[in-house]
Amino acid sequence: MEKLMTWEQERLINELNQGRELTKQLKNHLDPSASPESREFLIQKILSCYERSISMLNWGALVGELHKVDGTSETPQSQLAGHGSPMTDASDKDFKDQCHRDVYKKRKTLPRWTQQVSVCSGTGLGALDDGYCWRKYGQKDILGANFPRQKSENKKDAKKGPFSDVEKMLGTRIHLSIIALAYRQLPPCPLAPRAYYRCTHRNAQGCLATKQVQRSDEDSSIFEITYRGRHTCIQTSQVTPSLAPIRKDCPKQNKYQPQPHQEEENQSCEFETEKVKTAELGIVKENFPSFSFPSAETESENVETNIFPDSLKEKNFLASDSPAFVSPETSESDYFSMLPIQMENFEFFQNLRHSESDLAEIMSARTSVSNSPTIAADLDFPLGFDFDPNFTFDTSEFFA
DNA sequence: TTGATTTGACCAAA
DNA sequence: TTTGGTCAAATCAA
Repeated sequence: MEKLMTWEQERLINELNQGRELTKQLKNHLDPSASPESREFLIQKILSCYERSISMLNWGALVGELHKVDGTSETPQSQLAGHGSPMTDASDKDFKDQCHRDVYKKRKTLPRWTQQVSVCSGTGLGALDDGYCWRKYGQKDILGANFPRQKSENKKDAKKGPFSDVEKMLGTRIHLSIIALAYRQLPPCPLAPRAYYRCTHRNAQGCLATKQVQRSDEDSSIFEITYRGRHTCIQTSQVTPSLAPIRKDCPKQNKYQPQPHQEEENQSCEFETEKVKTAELGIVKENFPSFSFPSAETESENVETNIFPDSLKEKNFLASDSPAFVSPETSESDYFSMLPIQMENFEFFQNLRHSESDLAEIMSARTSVSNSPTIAADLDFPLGFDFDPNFTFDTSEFFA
């Protein structure tokens, strides 16, 4: 307990010191010759420092309240985690109830901001990843949403999902671009639960950051990510996405981290809604690198050759207006935007019939190393189509 | 075996 | 009473 509090205090002091240093830098940049961009950047950094500090203090205040309730010196984190308390079952239950109430109240005061991400835009699914380790703790159908969640026949089926069978049929994992493309081409299907995530380090470090991911009512291809609370935890490697390796301590973490500045921008929008409709076609090339599925077959190699078969080109399947398809020479991640599937024409998608968990399955398969709610890794988002068992995929030439 | 996800149930706020 | 948010047992997966 003592150690944890000290650790938190050290972090708080560090944040405040950093804020002081940044303020000094800002002072130097008040010179008219300094660029406004640098001033803006410093201001953002300073604000972030103080916001993180406040967030830490919020947690500290919660800790204090828990101590009042409990009257022990037990580590609040472990108490919240539900173990380590020497109390009796009855008092333990009371304590947990109190904790629940306190946490609930405290979280309501946490900063909150929303980001919208278009899945069919060039940002790819990586745009939904913020580089933190998240753990899904719940999912809820939201009343009034355009896309209520469909109940599966049973739990087993819901977990397994038809895409598991599809994948078996294919003998490989299906490309995510199919999904992105289908989103653009088909009307929304009734399916869009809200998924709840909390920081993986909540118990260990008391990080109260949470986020919700929900499909937008206005545009089925847009996902609204609502963040609540700032991360007070230490993520082991906050590095540039394009350079970041897969984090060993976070096995399902995306292999990249967000650009620090980018993250600061997102997190500085407290108590307000940030509408970030991600870029459309023209920015595909620029943004796709953020979309990565660090699966074994994709990490190790750089795909330098055009993996599109001529047959697809000839059939004009690689429509220029489809963000899912970009020139393979653009970047490594373009590999993921390729569609390793032969099909006669675009009507393929019209024939697709599937259930709600298809996307989740395929996505989770593709994002097996990602712990962030990249659309479907965790959400049973709908596509509005099912797979026609009659169509055939020929992926051998791509995944030989 | 361990960690993550799913999902029914519970709680608090509206 | 309804609804959103969270918990936790059951289950899955590596």
